[in-house]
Amino acid sequence: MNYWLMKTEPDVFSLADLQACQDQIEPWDGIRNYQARNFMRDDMELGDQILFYHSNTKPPGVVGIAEVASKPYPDPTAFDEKSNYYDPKSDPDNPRWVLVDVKFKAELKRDVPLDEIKTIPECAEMRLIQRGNRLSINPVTKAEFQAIKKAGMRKG
DNA sequence: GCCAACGTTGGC
DNA sequence: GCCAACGTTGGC
Repeated sequence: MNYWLMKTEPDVFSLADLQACQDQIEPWDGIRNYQARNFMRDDMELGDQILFYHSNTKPPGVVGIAEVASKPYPDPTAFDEKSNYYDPKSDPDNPRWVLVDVKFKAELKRDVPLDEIKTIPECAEMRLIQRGNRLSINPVTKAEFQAIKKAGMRKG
């Protein structure tokens, strides 16, 4: 069992959008960064737990829990000329971009904003809070995952 | 809207 | 294989 943090801009795709999907499952498409792709392709397993993070919001922060709901498979948007994520260099016979399906698990009782994550001792080493971090998929430790989940399940 | 950080592209 | 130019991310 692995733990992850996955960023999304809620204007594009939010936790509520995921919750509203058929079966509450949706492909995590549009990842066009090799490191993030490699995490999905090489390291994600069915049932892995995900901190669902909203970026470009006021404030940014973790808003819910999701889980990995498929094995990796080619990202179909890379082959769709009409898609914003179309990549003419991705050969269908040798796909460049892969994704996993993500399933809604829970909405936190309260959001855990980035500012608060920075104050959680267990999270001091998180890549998320380090300078210049832009990666949209980050591995997190079990301790980090549990500390943020606990903060989000607390009343307040 | 600004801008620092950083990934990618492409000429050489 | 270097590196300048360019594009994107994402907090502020």
